[in-house]
Amino acid sequence: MESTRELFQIMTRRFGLLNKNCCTVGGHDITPVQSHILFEVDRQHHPSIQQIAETLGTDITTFSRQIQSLIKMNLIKKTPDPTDRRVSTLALTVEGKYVATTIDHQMNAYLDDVFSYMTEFEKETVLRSIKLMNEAMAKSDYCCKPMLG
Amino acid sequence: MESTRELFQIMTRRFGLLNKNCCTVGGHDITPVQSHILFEVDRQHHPSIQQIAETLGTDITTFSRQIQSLIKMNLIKKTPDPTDRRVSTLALTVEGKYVATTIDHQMNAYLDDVFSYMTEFEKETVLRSIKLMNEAMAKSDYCCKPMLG
DNA sequence: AAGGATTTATTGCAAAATACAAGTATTTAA
DNA sequence: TTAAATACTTGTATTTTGCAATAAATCCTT
Repeated sequence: MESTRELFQIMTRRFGLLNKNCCTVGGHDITPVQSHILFEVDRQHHPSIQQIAETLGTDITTFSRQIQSLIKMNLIKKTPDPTDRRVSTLALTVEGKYVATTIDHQMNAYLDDVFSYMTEFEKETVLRSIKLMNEAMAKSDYCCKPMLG
Repeated sequence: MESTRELFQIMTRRFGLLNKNCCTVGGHDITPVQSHILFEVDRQHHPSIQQIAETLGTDITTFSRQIQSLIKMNLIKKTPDPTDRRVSTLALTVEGKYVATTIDHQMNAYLDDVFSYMTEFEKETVLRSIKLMNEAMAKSDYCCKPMLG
C-alpha cells in the first residue's frame, strides 16, 4: 500500500521532470528555476524581488543573481518603485512574456496528453482535487510554506 | 481562471518546499536531492546507480558523486553485483533506513495536517486523484518521464 | 575464441548555483 | 536627527552540475 507521501512524491517528481525538459523557447534554454521565476513574475502584479524570492523559498542573494541573468537574457525588466526607491519591481519583457506563455502552453499540452488516459469525469475530479489540495495547503501552518530555518 | 498547469505548478512547488524544509534527522542535514535518493533506493529493490539516476532524471556523473556523499554519511552502501561486476547495487544502511523512515513520517505528518482542512470524503477523493494521475502519467509517452534531450 | 562495440561507473575539468557575510542605499521610527 | 530596519547587491567560498575522457566489465559478431 502506497503511503500518502509516496503518492505525492512520485507525482511531484514527474511534474518536475516535465518542467526540466520543458522547454527551449526562442533560442533560450530555460532552466527549471528560471521557468518558476517567469511563472511567478507573470502571476503576481509587479512583484518585488523579495516577494518572488519568498514565494519560491530561495535565498534572496541567489535570487538577485538569477534575476540578473534573466535581465541579461532580456526576459525580465526591473523598474525602481517610485514610492520606495529601495524596491525594484519586476515584470516580464515582451520576449519574456512570450517565453512564459509558450512554456505554459507546452506544459498544458503535456498535461492534456496525460488526461487523455482518463475519462472526462476523472479529469474533472483530479482538477478539483488539486484545487482542494492547494487551498488546504494554504491554510496549513505547518506545511508547505516557504519556512525558513 | 486557473490553468491546469498553474494548479500543478503551485501544488508541486509547495510540496517541494516541504521537502526542502524536511528534515534534519539524526544530526544529518538532508538536502532535497538526497531525500529523493534515499526515497528511491528504499523503494526499489537493490537498484543500480544508473537505475536511480534515470528515475530521478539526473546525469549519472552527478549522481555518482551524490552517492559518494551518502556513503560517506553512512546512509547508503554500495555492493558489487555478483552477476555483472560493472554494476553496483545500492541499499540503505541501518542508519539510512532510519533517516528515510523518519523523513517519511515527517512528510506524512505534514500532509495529515493539510488533510485536516478537508472532509474525509474530500481526502479520499484527493488521494484517489493523485493515484489516477500517477497511473496516467506513467502511460503518457510525452509527459513526465525522465526524457533526455 | 578474439576483438571491437556497448554498457556501467568513475574522475577531470569548468561552469553554474547557492548562501553566508558584508556592504550600499533608502526608509522608518524613536 | 540619528539609530534601526528594510531592500537589494556584491565578495567570497562551497557545492552542485554535467560534458569529456577514462577504466573496467560484458556483449556480440564472426
